[in-house]
Amino acid sequence: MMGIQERKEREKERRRQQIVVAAKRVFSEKGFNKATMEDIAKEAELSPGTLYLYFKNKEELYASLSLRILQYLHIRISHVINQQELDPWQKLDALKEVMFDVYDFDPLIIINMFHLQSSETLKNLSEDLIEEIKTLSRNSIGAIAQVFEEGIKKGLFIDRHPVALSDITWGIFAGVVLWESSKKIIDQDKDHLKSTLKTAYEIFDRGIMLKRP
Amino acid sequence: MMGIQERKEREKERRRQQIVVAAKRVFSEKGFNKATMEDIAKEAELSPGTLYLYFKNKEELYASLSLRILQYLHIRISHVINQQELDPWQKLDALKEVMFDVYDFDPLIIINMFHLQSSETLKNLSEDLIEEIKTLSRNSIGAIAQVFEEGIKKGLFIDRHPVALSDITWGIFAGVVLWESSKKIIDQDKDHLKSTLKTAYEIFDRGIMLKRP
Amino acid sequence: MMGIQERKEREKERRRQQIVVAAKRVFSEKGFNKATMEDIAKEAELSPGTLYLYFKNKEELYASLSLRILQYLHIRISHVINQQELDPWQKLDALKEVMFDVYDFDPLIIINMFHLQSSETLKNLSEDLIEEIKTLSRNSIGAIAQVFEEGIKKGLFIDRHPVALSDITWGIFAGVVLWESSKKIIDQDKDHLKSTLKTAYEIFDRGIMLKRP
Amino acid sequence: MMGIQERKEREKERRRQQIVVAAKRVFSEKGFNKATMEDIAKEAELSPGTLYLYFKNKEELYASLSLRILQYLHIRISHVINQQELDPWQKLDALKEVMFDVYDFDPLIIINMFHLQSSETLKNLSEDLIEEIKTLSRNSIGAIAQVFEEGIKKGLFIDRHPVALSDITWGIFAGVVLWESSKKIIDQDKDHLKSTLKTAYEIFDRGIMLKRP
DNA sequence: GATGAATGAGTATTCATTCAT
DNA sequence: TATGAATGAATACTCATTCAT
Repeated sequence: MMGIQERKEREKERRRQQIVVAAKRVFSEKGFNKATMEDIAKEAELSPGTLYLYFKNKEELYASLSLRILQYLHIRISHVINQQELDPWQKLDALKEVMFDVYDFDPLIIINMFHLQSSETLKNLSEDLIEEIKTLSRNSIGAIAQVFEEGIKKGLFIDRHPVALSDITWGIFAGVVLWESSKKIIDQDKDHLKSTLKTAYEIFDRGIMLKRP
Repeated sequence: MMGIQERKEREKERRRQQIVVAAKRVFSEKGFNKATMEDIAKEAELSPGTLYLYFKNKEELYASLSLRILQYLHIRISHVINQQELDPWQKLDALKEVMFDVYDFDPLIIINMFHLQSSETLKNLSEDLIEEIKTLSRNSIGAIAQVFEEGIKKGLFIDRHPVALSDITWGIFAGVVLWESSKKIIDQDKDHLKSTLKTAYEIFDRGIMLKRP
Repeated sequence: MMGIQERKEREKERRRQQIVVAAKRVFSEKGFNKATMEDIAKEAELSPGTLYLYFKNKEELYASLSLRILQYLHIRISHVINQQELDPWQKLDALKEVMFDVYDFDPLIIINMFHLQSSETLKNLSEDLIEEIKTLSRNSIGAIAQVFEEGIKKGLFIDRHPVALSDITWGIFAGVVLWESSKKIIDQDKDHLKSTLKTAYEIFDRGIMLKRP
Repeated sequence: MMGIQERKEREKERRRQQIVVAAKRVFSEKGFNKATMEDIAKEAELSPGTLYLYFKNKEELYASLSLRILQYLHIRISHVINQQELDPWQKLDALKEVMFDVYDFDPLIIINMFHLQSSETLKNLSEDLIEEIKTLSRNSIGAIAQVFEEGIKKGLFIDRHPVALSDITWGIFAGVVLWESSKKIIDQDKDHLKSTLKTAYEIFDRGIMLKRP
């Protein structure tokens, strides 16, 4: 049975999600600066004041979008890591699949991560939020690194620093995603993100397979 | 001898550069939104009104930074392409060198390119400027593609679509740069951008060297 | 024995006092504008909504502080007036003592009285409250005037209008209190309010003692 | 002949005055909190933004009203002090006259001085402004004290501390003014400020005339 | 061309007040 | 009665842009 306390807690969380969903829609349509708190409130069918009951300010609302996707990413990555039956190559494939899924779940991920860079942004976030974002980032990149570590230990990958490989995995993803969407707007090309990324990762795989530099 | 017309033209161009240089400094320090036109005017030792004699608006001034770097990139890439004495592998190495140089010349390049994505931004630019940016982008990516085309034709690279390889080259660059600067803030790590990129490109090279998919 | 009605009444009054005490603390610390109803609710360990069960609005809550002090002042002054055994000079001394006590009881008294002046404030008060404040003010000043009337009748004071003397008594008090607190901030001097006021009243006494204008 | 620099300076000063005059009107009608910057801008027939070219913020605009009146007060008091031909009693009379004039010039004087007390207010003022207000206050009260000093030295006034007497002079003024205007609103009485003050000062004079306490 | 004073539209945020529970 | 989440009107302040000089 659900206590009254618990029901309230749930209601509150639902409201938060309602705001986050609306914020995501508005931010992704208009970008951080053109999006107004009123836009978001309207989209969430709430009043502007209510947003401030759940988020300290606009920056923190925006940052919480990153937090949400990072949490999802972390869960998914952890799941892959913990599948004992997979060998490093299979895990690598699974990780790439995760990145596609995460991208499908929220194509803004790269943009959000990028927005977080701004030191002006960081100034307006609460210590707790910054800490959580840092931790999630570190853990995710650490988890990817584990896969490479295992691959190197088992003699399947050449002996490069696992963290560097982890960074490159992410970097290729981020770069290609950004580059593709950039071209989408400038050239009005059709989306061939997935095939480009697939090619990129194939090449990457072949490169790390070789034992000697 | 220089006509009076020409001298005026030159004077005008000098003034434009003066503004662009100031803008770059201010934008790179404060970011697009926190930077004010007055900040830039002060940095350029001009009055705010004067900026509008040279640039339609703030967005266009910002976009012109991208234009400038794209022009530089294009010149450098063309130079590599036209060196008949280099084989595709050497050209590929030269291209990577170019990208480092461009990054050194203006580390904001990725951020600028990224800012251009925003459709809100594009709305505020003049047709001409958009067209020029598109053309430069297309030509640069096309030039890089030429190298891959040549490499494939000569049987040195595996037979993938040259444009795809070109995109990947750029994507790796953009992605790693962004990821590195992102981590710089989140983890306070020291900059190991260059070595990470070097590793990424080594792996990429090895991958495209192989004939078999 | 206490009826259920009466007990309720008492409970209600206790709650009112609880709010008034909290309000006094918060208003005196932050001033009328910076103090929020939520601050006061927290201080009173009640919810914001509850405040509105006891007070029409923020202005009325604030005004009720004045009312409270005016009630106290009136009781104290009446007590002095009714002491038949005191002569006018003794009553005058007793009145000054009362004013010190009232100031000790609530140093904000002058500021509260002053805030009431604002016609914007008056607009937000209920008719009843305004009436009560007016009556108490009139009665207090009237009571003080009685002392002067008696003194004049008995030939102890020069024959000035008792109400004027009453006003001056109050005015000296208010003025010196305000001036002292004003200087406290501007000059960071230590508080010598009491001695200044004592001197002022000595001079005042000597002045009204003289028969000849 | 007037330089272009000087003309600009004058124009600027005129604009400041235009704003100050409008601000005084609006503040005195609505009080500090109900008055909006837009109200003031409208009254000054300027745009809201323009106010901020001349005053840092609302508080500073309000405080500058006090500054203006303090400057006027200081000039007037200094003038009295420097009239060598007047004896202390005449100077005292002249000082009281000055206070009436100052009150006529700007009846908000007491309220402004009072508003300055708030430490919240002080936080928002620039160092320079605070310093100037402090200096003017100190000098004015000091100048009044000189009169008493002279009176005491010449054996005309009883030997009390001149600063205390100075404070009382001001305190009586402030108190009676406040009390009168307070009554004006509450009792709708007709204005007898001047006669009350005259009586108060007569009594005061008689008190300080006596040699022995 | 250059200036810089003036503009005024635009917005994040606050907080007194309400009302469903 | 008491609650406290939700409201939404209200407003100080900013800054890109203009235009008279």
